[in-house]
Amino acid sequence: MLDKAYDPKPIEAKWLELWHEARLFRSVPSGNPDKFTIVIPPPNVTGALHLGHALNNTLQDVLIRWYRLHGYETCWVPGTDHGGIATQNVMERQLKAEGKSRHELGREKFLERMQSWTRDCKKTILGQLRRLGCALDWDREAFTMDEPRAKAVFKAFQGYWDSGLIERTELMINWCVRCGTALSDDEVEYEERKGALWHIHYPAESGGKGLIVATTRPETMLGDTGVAVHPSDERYRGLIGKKVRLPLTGRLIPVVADDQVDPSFGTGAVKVTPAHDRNDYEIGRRHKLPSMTVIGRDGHILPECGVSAYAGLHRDEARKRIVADLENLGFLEKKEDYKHSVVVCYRCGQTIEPLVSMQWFLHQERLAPKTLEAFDGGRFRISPDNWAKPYRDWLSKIRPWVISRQIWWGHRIPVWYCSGCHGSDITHVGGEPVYHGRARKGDYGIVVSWEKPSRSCENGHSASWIQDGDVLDTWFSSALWPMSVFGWPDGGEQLRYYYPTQVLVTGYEILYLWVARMQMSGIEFLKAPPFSQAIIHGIVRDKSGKKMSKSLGNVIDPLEMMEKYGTDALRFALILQAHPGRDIPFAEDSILGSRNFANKLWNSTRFVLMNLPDSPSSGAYRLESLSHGGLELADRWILSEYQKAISKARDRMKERNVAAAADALYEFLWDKYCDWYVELAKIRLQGADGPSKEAVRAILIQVLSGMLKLLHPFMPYITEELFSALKPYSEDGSDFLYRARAPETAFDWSNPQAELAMAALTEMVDSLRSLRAQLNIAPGLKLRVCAAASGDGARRLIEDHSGYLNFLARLESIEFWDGGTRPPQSATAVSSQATFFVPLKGLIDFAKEKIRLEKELSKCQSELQKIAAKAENKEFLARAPQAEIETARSQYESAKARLGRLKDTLAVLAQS
RNA sequence: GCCCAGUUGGCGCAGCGGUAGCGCGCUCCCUUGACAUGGGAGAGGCCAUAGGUUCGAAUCCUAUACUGGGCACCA
Repeated sequence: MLDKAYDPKPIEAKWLELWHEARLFRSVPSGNPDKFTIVIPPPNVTGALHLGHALNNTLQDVLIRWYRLHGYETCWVPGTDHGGIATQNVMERQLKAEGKSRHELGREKFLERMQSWTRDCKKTILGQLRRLGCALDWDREAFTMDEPRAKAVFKAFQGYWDSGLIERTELMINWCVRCGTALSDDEVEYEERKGALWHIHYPAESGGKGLIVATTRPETMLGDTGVAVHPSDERYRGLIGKKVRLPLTGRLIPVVADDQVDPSFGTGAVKVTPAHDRNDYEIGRRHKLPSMTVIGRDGHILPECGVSAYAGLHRDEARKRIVADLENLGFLEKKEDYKHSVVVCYRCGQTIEPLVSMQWFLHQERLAPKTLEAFDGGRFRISPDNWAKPYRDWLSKIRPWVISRQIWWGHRIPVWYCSGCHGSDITHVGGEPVYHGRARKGDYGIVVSWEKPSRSCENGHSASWIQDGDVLDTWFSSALWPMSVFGWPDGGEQLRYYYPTQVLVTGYEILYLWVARMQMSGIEFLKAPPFSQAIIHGIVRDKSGKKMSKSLGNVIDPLEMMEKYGTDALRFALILQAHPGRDIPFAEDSILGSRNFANKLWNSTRFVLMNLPDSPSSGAYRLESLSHGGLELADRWILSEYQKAISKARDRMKERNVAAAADALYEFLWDKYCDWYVELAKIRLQGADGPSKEAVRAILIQVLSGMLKLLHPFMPYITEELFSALKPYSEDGSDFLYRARAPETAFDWSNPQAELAMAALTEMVDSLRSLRAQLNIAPGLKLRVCAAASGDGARRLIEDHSGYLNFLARLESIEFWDGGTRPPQSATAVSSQATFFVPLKGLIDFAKEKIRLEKELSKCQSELQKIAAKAENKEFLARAPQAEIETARSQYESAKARLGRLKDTLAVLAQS
């Protein structure tokens, strides 16, 4: 027998072990044409999983298990991502705590430490995924930096190189001075910050007035190579083409006219620093201004800046000094407060330094059109579709992607330079040769190779190859994930069977960074989008909508929640709130609700088991063996509701509304099955053995086990446990629910009449219960009541189901009151189809009863008013659809009848 | 600045053309042979504002105001 309350811990541990032993989630290419494959968004190996991961993976698990239940060959591929900068940052923080730096350690030692960290971290993450119940095919575990994935990266790089889509060249990029690397446009964020606008006087060459520029970054003036004004700006017309003198350095720089300048902003004159600002870079190009780099990669002023006093200063320090010097020398006209957005690194939050830099670029602007075409052609969809437009826009104005990173943790760029050919472009940094030049397909002395080339170069230099020192952006390997996990670039059965996959589940924050990149890679190399649908979910936030972060102290640890409330409760709580297109404000309370639901499931199964014979006769409880004729109202009603709930859940799942699907099951189980059917079943279960008792048992078992199957994707552990207890009585002998068949709905149980009849009866019960509560009638006291039905149908309904009413409303008996005077000294429960008189001689406070009825009367009146406004409206009757009119009419009639009876009752009460 | 969401009882959210729903919280009653992680009964909302379409609007349209997000710009 089951315990009184559900205790998740031992049960989760048990099934975890059994699933694992059975290698339950293993998938092999089969003949099944219905495939459902998902590749996991590989978590970065930066630490433990957070609540966002719990949501992401629960959603995937629900889908996988759901499709498996419905007969699909499912495959869910687990894995982790090396995580590039993010992971390297974690390690650097560790080293810093030990008082070391990666440079002291050296590349090789550093990478060894990274490897060992990665091993531990993978173990943690995969263990957490397992604990979460994820039906991942553990035999397929992949890592973005393991050998097969490295091969894929090489192959992709080579492919792009051969098509001329990859080159090493000098362009403006985002440079993070903290992380010491270039970043793509998608790896930076904008942040509103309070700053200042400094107005600086640039005198004319002749020593005349010149002009005043406004800037937020005075320190970059050392690299100014021009000043731009709007061509039609009257104030500066005379200066265009002339030169002004740059304060502090004394350099002469030209004034140019450019449309990009907004004459109404600041002073209408812009200093142009092509090397340190994206716009200035464009202006500089248009006017052939030289580019002068004055801030180095470490964020310090370079000696080449022209003023030795500033050389070596950090950019922030330099700003202070320069502003002070300008002020002292009288060049600073004014400083105003100014709020503007600054570009920051998405990994460390430091202000980005735009730099012109020699980097590797992938010309994804040439890949995007085909991807866009696939999207517009419907070969790939995004759900919910409000992300479709931003996705399109991103693809439409895509720029070259900087793929090189100046870090150590990642796939080393597989390009080799011949030091014989390129000696002049090679310097030694920290004892290692580093290439500084450009590179593209067809250049001599440059090859793409998996290993160090053994042959000599075109010019006959032998064995003098050096490898590029940079590594690839972590997203470069992530972009290949749906291909590489199935063995690409080797073709093979796996790739043929599983590629393309069906869905990808991820958060919107990596839609461009990752989803779009995968689409581009898949279409480029395998001519097919890697998945036909991306399901985008929201971010898990705290209850007030704030992002969870360690610094805010509002983080909820999934593991802790699983310990405290059980894994199923956590999963269900997340799912119930994962409404498509919305973020999830999450509070611990919500897990409590789901924990309670798990307990409800547990106890309803416990109840059913308590009412079954000890030794089941096999197959005795098949639903199919029940005929409509042998069932009573409650049976026909619950089967009808059951069928409705199933089809609703299935529809919602098709729409990818997992929350609504879960809600439909929750509502059915609790509000229909437990609250009404189980209660009514007690009548027969407490009675004598016989066919009727067997029928109610069959329905209790079958409906419950069907629910356990359908809930299994959401709450895998508890359902597995309960199903196994119920299995001896069930027709489905599957060893695990993962292998079970979905509940059949071949037989049509839909029964609107039963639903109507039950609705009438429950309304009667409600009215009686309400009366009892309000008159403080002791719960244990059984009442003898008189009933006046509104018609023959209603009377028959009450007669036939007096057992239901007696049991649910705690009645001793029901007698019919056929006209004549009212039963004396009685309270009255009025519902649409009946009035119940509850004679309680001496027990009723008539004043109280009058108040109660008056209140009900006024409620009923306002209800009637609303319906009457509709049902009596000529326009409505003339134009509304017939079915609508029918409904309104019957609603009107029943409200009117009820009102009439309430009035009669009050009138009688007034006399007594 | 452009675009997209959101604005529904104390809190968090569903509903998205036909008498306002759920969970939590709150009030009262109940340890009745599944479950107090429970049962029963209640209180609480003119569905942001203003117009419009419609027989009928929380639901569709158009503005406005907040809130959040995406994109661009901010010298």
